[in-house]
Amino acid sequence: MRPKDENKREAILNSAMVLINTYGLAHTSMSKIAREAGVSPATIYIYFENKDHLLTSLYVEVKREMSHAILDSLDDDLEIRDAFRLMWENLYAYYLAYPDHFVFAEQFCNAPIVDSVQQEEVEGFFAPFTRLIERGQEEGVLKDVPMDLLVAFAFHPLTQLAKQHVKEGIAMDDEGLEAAFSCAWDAVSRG
Amino acid sequence: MRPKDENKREAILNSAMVLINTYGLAHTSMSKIAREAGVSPATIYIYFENKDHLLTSLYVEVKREMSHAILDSLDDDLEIRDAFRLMWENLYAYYLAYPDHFVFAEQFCNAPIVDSVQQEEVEGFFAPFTRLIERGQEEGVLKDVPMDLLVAFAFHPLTQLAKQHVKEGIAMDDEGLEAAFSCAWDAVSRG
Amino acid sequence: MRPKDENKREAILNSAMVLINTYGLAHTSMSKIAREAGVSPATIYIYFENKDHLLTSLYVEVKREMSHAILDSLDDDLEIRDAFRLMWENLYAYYLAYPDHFVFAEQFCNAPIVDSVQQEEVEGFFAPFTRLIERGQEEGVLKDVPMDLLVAFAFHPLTQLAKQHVKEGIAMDDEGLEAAFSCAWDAVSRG
Amino acid sequence: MRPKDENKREAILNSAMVLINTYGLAHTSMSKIAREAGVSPATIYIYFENKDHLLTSLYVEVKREMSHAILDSLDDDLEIRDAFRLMWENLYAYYLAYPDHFVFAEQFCNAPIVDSVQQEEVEGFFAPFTRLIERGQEEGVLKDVPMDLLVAFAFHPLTQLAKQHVKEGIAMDDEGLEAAFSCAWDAVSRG
DNA sequence: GATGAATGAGCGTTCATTCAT
DNA sequence: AATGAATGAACGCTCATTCAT
Repeated sequence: MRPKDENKREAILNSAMVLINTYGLAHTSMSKIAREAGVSPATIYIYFENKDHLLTSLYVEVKREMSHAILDSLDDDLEIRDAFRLMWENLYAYYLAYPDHFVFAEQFCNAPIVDSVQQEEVEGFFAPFTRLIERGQEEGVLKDVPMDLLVAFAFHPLTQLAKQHVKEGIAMDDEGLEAAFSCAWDAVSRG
Repeated sequence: MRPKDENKREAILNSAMVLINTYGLAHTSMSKIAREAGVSPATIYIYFENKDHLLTSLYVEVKREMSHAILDSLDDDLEIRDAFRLMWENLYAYYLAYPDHFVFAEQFCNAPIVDSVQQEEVEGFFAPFTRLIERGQEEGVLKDVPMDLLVAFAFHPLTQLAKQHVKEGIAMDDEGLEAAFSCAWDAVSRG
Repeated sequence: MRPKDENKREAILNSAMVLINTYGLAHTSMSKIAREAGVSPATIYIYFENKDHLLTSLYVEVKREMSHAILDSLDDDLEIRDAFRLMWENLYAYYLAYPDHFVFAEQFCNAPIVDSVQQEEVEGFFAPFTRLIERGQEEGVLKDVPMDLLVAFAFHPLTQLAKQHVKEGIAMDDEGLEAAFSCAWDAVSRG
Repeated sequence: MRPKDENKREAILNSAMVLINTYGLAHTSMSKIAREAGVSPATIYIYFENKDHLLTSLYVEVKREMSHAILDSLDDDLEIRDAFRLMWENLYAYYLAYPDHFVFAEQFCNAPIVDSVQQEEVEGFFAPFTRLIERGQEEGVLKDVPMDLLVAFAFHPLTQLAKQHVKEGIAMDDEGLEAAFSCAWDAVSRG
């Protein structure tokens, strides 16, 4: 009995992502994923219980990687503004480096299948960010408004911009990023 | 011969939207749409060339209605800030009134099927908004940064908030809306 | 109440023939026939009870015309050989003039649907030919072998040749026809 | 994994042939073929790319078997007339033994779907027959007329007779065959 | 008489999944 | 562990036919 081949698992996940990004969730079948990954359809079921589990795993892993890329460099000693700035740059860099991850996540999280269990798991990945905001509010640096409001302004516009830029194959330069960040900071910071 | 029954067309479009919002694009078949709409599968093809056309029509019509709801009340005599505020309120009201439209549009526009032709058509609906921003920049009220940046900050956080609120079945009160709007305005306006 | 429009009936029959010859029986639907004929699908059912009747009528009419073209010029005073020769030429001329009729008939008569009733009706059209053969045998000009044998040799090779020539877009000249006829005559005539 | 089951392939081909001969090309669906063959509709697509390929394969294989039955016993040392006679008998025996093959081939080759590529492949199977005719012409035994003429007279009447006899459930005895052959030989031989 | 709308049944094909090796 | 064969159910769509005007 051979051990499970981690490369094969990766190949399956990656093929699924590529196909979904190219043809859409509705046009991506298990057979096509298998063919793209160079394995038998039956093999997929060795690594994943079924199609739902495969997709969910993919989503969770992508989000986990995304959170690491953004938050790992975070340091409690940083000033709020610098921390924000750092995350903002990390995030945009991640989008440019792994557009596939990002495009997939955006497509997947808007589908109603995503059950609340893993949605919570995914949100857990971003807990450090939540704590940062709380600290910012305590320090009086951030506006005293509901948390979800700050989250929405801090990151969603950037996501939207990245989505466009990925689609159109363009990227912001340092100046553009600076301008974008200052919009975001004005939105969330206390005057 | 019988005339085409416009109610039937509406029923089909609406059934498609409901099913897609409930079970996802990938799990919504023509037969299911037909059953939900109370017509034969074949009948759908009298009103729509194929599944793709049906979904695309739905998307375009939803976006058209959305743009009307937001922009119709717009008036060139309004000050920029008031115009922004009006649209902002219109949009949130629309989300609360037609959560289905909004949830569907978010899911659909993230799928890779959407071809660029109708994407442009849809963007055309929002041209008055683009003009408003230009006027704001000329008047020196809005930041002098690229247009897409302002668009991203002006509306995307609200969309994100609405998405959450629709999912969680909650709504912002006037105070919340006020707070949210002031974040947005700080983001785009010239201090 | 308008009278039935004979042109419409003809248009339907002709459209059916063209489509069947082009795409085959299996790919020719009532809707397509209607579209090609410039009428509504429902209109076809005014002129023909159903698809089967339409096709059968077409076949019978084609065969009737074919028999007229071949046999009308026949004259009991002609010598057997001359009568044969005449029919042979009429038949080949008919193939060249109405390849559609001929291609359709060949396709249709090989399908198992053709029921024996109209097969007999069709065979009746060619009764004069049968009588000619009988006369030939009585006069001792034709071989004293079963009738169906003589029929097979008298006409089937020509049909086969015509089929090829229609497909390949070529035609026999007088010399070729002469050669072909002499083969046929040698086959059926008594030394 | 299971190896491909050659019996299954045969069963599918045979079921297709039986159904087509019974109900016609137009009324033979993949589901019916599957049911008749005792397999799932999906299984057919393991053995054949699509319906067209299935039917074409069936036609080509039938024609290949037919050519073997007729030509395998051929020997270059035989005199032309004896060779002709042998083939003639082989062919009629084949019709009686495998009326299905023969009925199917006749129906299929008259449908317009048959593309020229496989038509050429099929014609290749009968090359030895073509060579026999050429030899006969060189030896001065056969008439000096175009090849296709001789082919038409040598075999087509027999095909026609066999078709009738299969339909009517009768068969020629030795005497009938003798008479038929002598008609054919008179048609093609040089006095 | 003539029509386009309407339909349930069926089309050719692919699906997610399991079987047998 | 890994496979290609195998499947019943479902897919998107079209069929022959009838309905309502």
